[in-house]
Amino acid sequence: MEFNEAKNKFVQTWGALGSQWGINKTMAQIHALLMVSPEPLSMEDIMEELQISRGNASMNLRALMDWGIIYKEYKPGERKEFFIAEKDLDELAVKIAQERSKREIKPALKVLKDVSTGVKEDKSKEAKHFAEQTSKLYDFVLKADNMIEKVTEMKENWISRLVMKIMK
Amino acid sequence: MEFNEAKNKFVQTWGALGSQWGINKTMAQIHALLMVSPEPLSMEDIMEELQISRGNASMNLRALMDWGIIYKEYKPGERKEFFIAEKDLDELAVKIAQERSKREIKPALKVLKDVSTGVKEDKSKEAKHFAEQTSKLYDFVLKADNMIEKVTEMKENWISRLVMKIMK
DNA sequence: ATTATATTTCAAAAATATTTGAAAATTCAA
DNA sequence: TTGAATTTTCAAATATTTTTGAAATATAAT
Repeated sequence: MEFNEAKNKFVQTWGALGSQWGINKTMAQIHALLMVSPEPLSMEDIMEELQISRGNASMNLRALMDWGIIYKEYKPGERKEFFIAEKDLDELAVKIAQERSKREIKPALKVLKDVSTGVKEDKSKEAKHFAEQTSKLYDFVLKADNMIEKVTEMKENWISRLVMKIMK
Repeated sequence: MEFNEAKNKFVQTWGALGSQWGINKTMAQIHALLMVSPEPLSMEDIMEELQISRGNASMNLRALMDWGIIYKEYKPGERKEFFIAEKDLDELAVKIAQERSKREIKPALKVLKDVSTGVKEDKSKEAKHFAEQTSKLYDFVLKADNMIEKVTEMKENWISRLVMKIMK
């Protein structure tokens, strides 16, 4: 396998994987490209390599920065901005987990709490079962979210290191 | 809040959440509906409640069954098929984790392995960095996948229960 | 202050994904 | 078997998401 072939395969695959996870293809591809690039890349470089428009590149670079998983860099003497990826994978995982928790899990928790406690006066079988199920779901999602938080604190936490070892 | 309002809110929210996670809206809505329904529902019931077509219902019910998170049930004397959701939330989490691992993580691992070890003869800085990064990524994703596996085995495993407790 | 360079914005176009509905296939009671 | 009830399939229609590209905005060197 030639280097460029391998790089391409990696970038494409990462893009496809991203879209399965609700992240758009270009965003995942840009991230993949920056992950394997030893040098910071300019917007031009990225447009060129991925064959995408300026607007597309601009918007997705911003989105990646909002997620906190890529950074801007300035080169002395250069007018352009350059970008690099967070390359510490633990740090990357933490940021992604935090971002998804904030965007997706927290709002879901709010709704679950509202609906599980919000129905008054209705004593029907349906209403009772509904309250029961949604409240269980609330507890469960809350527990899962807490667990993510705990795992993301792992690095500083000796007991979690132990846990990791046990889990192999 | 009235019961039907609450139910509707829940089903809608679950649908929206689903699409953020790469699961289509109807599929997530059907699942939500079955989760909170005390009785098995027929395809007609579901079409009625969610205002969707027969084809849509049929396809998404099948997809949910493929995920192993809903089941068919037959009522004596009834010709129709009825559906119920897996209501044990631990079991649900296990199935979802297994399914995503199978569909998304395993194929990604394969590509990572291929590309991280597949580039021969190229001694350029780029090629070396690429091999390094993708190989780190392979180890990382593999570890994450193993951890998911471990967590899904928790129920029978006393030490993991302890871990859960420690994690609060 | 002017101009050249770089980035962002956003409406329209293109690409993807989902949904519909009617025809085909299946199932089972008579 | 036959045929009514039910489910599945899939091409076409709709809806949603992503991408483009050109104009607007920002930045910085002269």
